Amino acid sequence: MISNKAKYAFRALLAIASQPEGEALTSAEIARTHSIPHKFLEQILLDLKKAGILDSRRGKSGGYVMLRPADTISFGEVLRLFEGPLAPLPCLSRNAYRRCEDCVSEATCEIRREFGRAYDASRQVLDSRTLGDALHNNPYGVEPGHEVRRAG
Amino acid sequence: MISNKAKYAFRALLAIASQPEGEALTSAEIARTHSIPHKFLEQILLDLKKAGILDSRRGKSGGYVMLRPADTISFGEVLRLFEGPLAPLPCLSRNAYRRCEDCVSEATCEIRREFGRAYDASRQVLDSRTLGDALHNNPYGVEPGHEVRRAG
DNA sequence: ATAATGTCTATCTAACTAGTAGGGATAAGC
DNA sequence: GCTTATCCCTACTAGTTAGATAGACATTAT
Repeated sequence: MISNKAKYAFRALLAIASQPEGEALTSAEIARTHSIPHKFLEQILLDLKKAGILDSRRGKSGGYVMLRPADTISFGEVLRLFEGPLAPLPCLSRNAYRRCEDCVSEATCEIRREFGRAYDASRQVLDSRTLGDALHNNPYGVEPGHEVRRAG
Repeated sequence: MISNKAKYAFRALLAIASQPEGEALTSAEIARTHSIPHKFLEQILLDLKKAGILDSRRGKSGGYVMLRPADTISFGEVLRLFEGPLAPLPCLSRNAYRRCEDCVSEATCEIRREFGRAYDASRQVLDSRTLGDALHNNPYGVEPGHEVRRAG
């Protein structure tokens, strides 16, 4: 299960990305419409800002806007921000690689091999699907890079 | 990341399943060869016994043996035993289904839709691959039910 | 009887989750 | 230039979980 924090982050991002271009959304407004504890949400939005995903305006008529376009932000990126490494084993993580203490051989470790397959499958979705895909309900094609449907 | 408990369980199961038919393996032996805290491992093996996966013999020359064949035990089954539901959201779990408190519509929830895809992909591996597959290094074919290679 | 095993229950510590709290900084509007 | 609405930052807390550790009991081969 993903944390509430991560789930709130997705709810907030989808709300902000749905706004008309340039229109800011306040943390209070998001908290109210999505039943998220306000002060908790503020922390989350702050994290998203520090990560370069959101931008903010302070003061009256302030709020949050997207800093990067929604179709450049993958579910995996956001999830990693709040959950840390998504790999099921430390020896499968690219960014947080760590060998298991008692590991004899990574090349022959059955656990690593099978979980590697599961992780690959999951990553193929999470690292390719973006907030934009989710908002537009873009169809999901199995092959990354293969354009299933193209507008225009 | 999966818990140490789950990882230890897999190590132990693979070790026990690798034994010649009917030969028991003691918790002390497994703990020693895999650098697992002995008393911690005992709890894990007990859980596996209660789940009907292992059988045990007590007393001198006791130990653990497989109760069910290794090729009938999926990674998903073992993982669920120690980690609980694998679904990333409560509304995606079959066994532990729970609606999100603030859910407006599951059918249109973007978060549910995208995580559902990731979960499907991961489950397709975890619920189809067995301890036997792992031990024999069986090739992994994408389509379930399609026999990639068949002995005999 | 003894020793080696599995079985059961309780306890402990550190970290993490999910918040709550209380300000301080900034900007708009009167 | 005061007020108010917003974001920004840090600290704190209660409850849960992870990862063991400990000790006694039950069973069985020798």
